[in-house]
Amino acid sequence: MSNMIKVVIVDDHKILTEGLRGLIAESALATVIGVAHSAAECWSSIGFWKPDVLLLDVNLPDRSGVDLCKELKERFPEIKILALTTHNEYTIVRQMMDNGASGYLIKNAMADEVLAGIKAVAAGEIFLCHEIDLLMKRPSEKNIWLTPRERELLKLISEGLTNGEIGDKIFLSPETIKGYRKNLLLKLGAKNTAVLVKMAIEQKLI
Amino acid sequence: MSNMIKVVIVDDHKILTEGLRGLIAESALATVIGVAHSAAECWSSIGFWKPDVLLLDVNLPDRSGVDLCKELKERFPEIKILALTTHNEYTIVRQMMDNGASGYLIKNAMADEVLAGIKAVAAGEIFLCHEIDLLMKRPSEKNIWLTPRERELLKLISEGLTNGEIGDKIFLSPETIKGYRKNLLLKLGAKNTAVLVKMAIEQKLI
DNA sequence: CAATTTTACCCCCTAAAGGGGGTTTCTATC
DNA sequence: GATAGAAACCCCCTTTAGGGGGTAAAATTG
Repeated sequence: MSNMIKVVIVDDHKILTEGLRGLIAESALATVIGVAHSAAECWSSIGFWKPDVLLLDVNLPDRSGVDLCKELKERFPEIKILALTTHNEYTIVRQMMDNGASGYLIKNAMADEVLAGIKAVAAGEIFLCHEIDLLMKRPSEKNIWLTPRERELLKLISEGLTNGEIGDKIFLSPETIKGYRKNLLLKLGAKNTAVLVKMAIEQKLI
Repeated sequence: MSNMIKVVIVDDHKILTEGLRGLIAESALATVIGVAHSAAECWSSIGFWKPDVLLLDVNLPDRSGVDLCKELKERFPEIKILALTTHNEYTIVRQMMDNGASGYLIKNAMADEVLAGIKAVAAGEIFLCHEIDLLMKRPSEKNIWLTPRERELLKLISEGLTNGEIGDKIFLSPETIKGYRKNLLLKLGAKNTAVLVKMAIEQKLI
């Protein structure tokens, strides 16, 4: 019993956390030593729990799981983070992995993938569930990656600011913003601002 | 045992369906007689299962739960549909209820709300979980409702078509499209097309 | 049947976006 | 030290969107 993997689940969907708890308990591979339904709850207990593996949802009510992942790894680098989300967007996966996650599962994955993931990351390996593994290996034209500046601009464009307003805000020439806008249209293959905003939201680029 | 409520779950998140199955089994109120992970799976077995209550996710991989709800109620009006989703958007809730759903739960609801919901809809009542109940009672300025034509236009605008292109497509004058566009901006309080598209997607208006 | 909403249409004019072509500088990376 | 990418800048010109003002026939709904 003492060599069981200690797991903490951080997800606001209570039904799902209960399902996971049962699923993990049945396996005799790991034991759920704690559950948090928000980032705040997670922070207040994580130091006490000291889990081996943390199952982390990307959509928390109070905080972005992407940011939380980064901060958790900075303070507790020994805890292995296994992302568990509904997103199958390249940008989200890449950001999570860049922020120190050890693995990535989508919520409609099979139960055995959850257990395989926990086992793998606890052993120090990188684990991606099947669907995400395929996604990350796809030709890069379809997996769009923007520079931080481009993401910033895309966010401001999505908020409806004009080139002039953006220029005033971040102290750049409107002509520069225009250049970025053109480049974003080209990079994402968008016809105009409407499509650009749609892609930005759907592909979780902002 | 024979008076237990027969429940079928339609949701592609396998972990969640397993969690729900356990939760319902423990209650002795209802029994899960079937689970489907897609709309197709649901259709192929629903006639055989004949459940009292159907827990239906809005995001299915192969079909919109909103449409599925409507079609299911047309063919099996005696089955009570309880929507179970992550969305807390007015438009989605209203569309589901208009399409014959008897209740609406959000996935981060408490376990007891799921059981209360099943019990209520099986008894022929309308059931909304607490958060959704509050949402539906909010002042109507915040709960935007578009006409079918406006939704159609909003969709085409989001796809990046210009007024001229939309006019050609649905055989209307570009000036008419312009009028709709202005009205949508006014109705949603959007500054320009970028914000309009953002709101359309975020509030699930399209 | 009166009231309201939806759908469809038109004018004028200005602001903003989009398509095309460029340049320079800095900073990684090889 | 060459190469590549990111970041910042500028010109021309055309198309599209947005702000202001309207009208009027259908369709719903009380």
